[in-house]
Amino acid sequence: MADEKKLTTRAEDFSAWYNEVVLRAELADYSPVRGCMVIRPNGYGIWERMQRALDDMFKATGHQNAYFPLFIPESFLQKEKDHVEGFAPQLAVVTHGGGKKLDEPLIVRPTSETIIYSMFAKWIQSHRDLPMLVNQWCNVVRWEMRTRLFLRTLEFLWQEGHTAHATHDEAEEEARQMLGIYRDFQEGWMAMPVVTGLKTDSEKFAGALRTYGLEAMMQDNKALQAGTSHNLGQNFAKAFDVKFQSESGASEYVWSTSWGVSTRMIGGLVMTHGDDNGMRIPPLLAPIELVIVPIYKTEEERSQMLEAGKRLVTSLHEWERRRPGQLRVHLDARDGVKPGAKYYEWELKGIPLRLELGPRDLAKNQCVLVRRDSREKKPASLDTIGEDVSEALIRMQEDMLIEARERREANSVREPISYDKFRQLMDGKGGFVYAGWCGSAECETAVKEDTKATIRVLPDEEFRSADAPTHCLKCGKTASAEALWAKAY
RNA sequence: CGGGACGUAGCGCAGUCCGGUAGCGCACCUGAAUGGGGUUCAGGGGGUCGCGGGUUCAAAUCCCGCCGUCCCGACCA
Repeated sequence: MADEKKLTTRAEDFSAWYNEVVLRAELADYSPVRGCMVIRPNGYGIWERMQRALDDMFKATGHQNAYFPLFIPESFLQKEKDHVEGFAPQLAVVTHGGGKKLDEPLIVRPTSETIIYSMFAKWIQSHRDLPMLVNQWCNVVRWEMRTRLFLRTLEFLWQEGHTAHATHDEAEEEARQMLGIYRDFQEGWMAMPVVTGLKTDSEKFAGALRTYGLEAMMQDNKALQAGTSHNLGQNFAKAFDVKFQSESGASEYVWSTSWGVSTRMIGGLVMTHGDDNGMRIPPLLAPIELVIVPIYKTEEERSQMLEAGKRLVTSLHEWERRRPGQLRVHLDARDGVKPGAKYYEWELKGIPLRLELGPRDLAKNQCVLVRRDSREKKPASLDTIGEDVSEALIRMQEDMLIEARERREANSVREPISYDKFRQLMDGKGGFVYAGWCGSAECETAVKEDTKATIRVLPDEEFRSADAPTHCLKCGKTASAEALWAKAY
């Protein structure tokens, strides 16, 4: 660990604070390869929890996992014009194999639409083969110019769902459904509130008809795109000749969707919930929910506390067996590390609950329970500890979402705002601004040049203001939509 | 690719201006005491000073070239 005891406050420099937390909480590390990231066991444990929760949601909505190749023939990408144009600048290309120059270069997948549709073309013949609902967990490579741990690395882990449907409306419904599932996950599991909505053309996925996105607000008031869901229309179906015979016997192109979320969400978790003591992990995603720290002086006390600690672990497991899942509890039995040092370490790593157990407690058949989010300490009886732990974890999960939502609302502007005021705001503390947009790409670009802010989404109905804005933020002409403007990662 | 800063032990840095035996803090190892919010003491290991060339009796230090990292732009989940 670095020598500084305290983390840099994020008020001074949020980026430096973020890097410190990610490195010191042992979520990730820099790799010998520029722009690539090593995800350490602590960070990967969170990713595994995310994967499991999402995978269950995908399965519950009829999706199945599959796996497609890492390498994509260059010609595949060129079949969809917008797609290749969108991704060309950030492709990693393999030109040699087996010591020889390849006849056709292979692209390391930046996303798998092309290779998957080439297979869909073989697999789909009849309307009875539809809908085809697949998902894959994999890594992808995008050669970014500037990288940042979790948020933008050359290689990252993600999940990409790909579906094919008989009609436009079914595909649209699927794209919307998956957006809803992402929202449920991000709010319910990550305690990270999001605004959902439609992306404008400038931020649309290369080759999509429509792109929907989820935007979360980080603690520096910048937006983080937390996931996307695309209605691809028939663009890829036409490029890869994915056709089916309909009930009426006609040959038709399928309508498809794709959607994904990545390890970027771990970065979002840090920037949503972290504080000056390090990481705070919402209980549902914490690899360890409760850590027991024994306190002792003598060797005799030490063995007593460890014994009591082990009994506690067992009784907590038994308690949880009456409920779904099993409590993820760790007894920190390390000798030679003082309790105080252990407290700081587990707080830095964001473990939701700490249970302190010492001779004085044991004599009174109690312990001290400490919540990571509020650092609130309170004594708890060992007889009812299971209930207290469950209760605290549930409350903490709820409180973290409430806290994040309140912070977001406090930094959102819904009142009409002049362009000058808007520029000042974006130049200063930033935030989410809900304001009108005339629908022209020119205004969007001009605002980006002036302020670095962009339209994150055209928010879905429930996020729109009670009084719809009437004029465009930039040009003042009649607004065709309400837009969420913000600076973004 | 443009503008700026930096590269010395695992991490963070001093030393560079003004050339003369490679330093500090943390981490690590050993031992003892300590233990309810980041323990203390003692001892110890660890370095081609980013790489290459030049100047010099002598280079971490001066000169030239290259490489790399970070920050600010262009690119982006």
